[in-house]
Amino acid sequence: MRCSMIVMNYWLVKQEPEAYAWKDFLREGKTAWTGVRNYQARNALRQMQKDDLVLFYHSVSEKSIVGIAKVLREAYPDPTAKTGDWSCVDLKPVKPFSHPVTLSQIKETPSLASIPLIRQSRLSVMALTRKEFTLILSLGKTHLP
DNA sequence: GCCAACGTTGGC
DNA sequence: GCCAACGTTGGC
Repeated sequence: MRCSMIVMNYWLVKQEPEAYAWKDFLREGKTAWTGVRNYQARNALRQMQKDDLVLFYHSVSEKSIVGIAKVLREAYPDPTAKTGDWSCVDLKPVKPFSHPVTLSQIKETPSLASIPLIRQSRLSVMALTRKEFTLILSLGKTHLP
């Protein structure tokens, strides 16, 4: 028998809940992840593949990972960019965390202490390894549907 | 091409 | 509200 190995990538995106919160995302059912104006973040957006899983982090006021999303549409030109070469993707909510995972929890977890969220606090789109992703899900007592 | 000045982000 | 970290801009 032949098995087709599906290579899945894992990501984390950040947003200030005052600007666009998980509940707005749920209400809309999907969103275009526009407005990224940092090359490293843009390059991460461009590497996303359909159905990749994406953690949704609320920065500033909440500092917690609140939900799981997935890539609905791969990178295309960001319609909100008037100049420059910028991309966006479409994301769709998968499910909320039953227990949001806080930044301090992540910092306290040795194998998560070096993820870009900690190391590079200003980066707004970043890759995670499968192990990191799975560990965060378990910290949030959350399972994939 | 260097670097000072400046703006932005985000944790504290 | 402060400030560290970091990216960008522009003068030289």
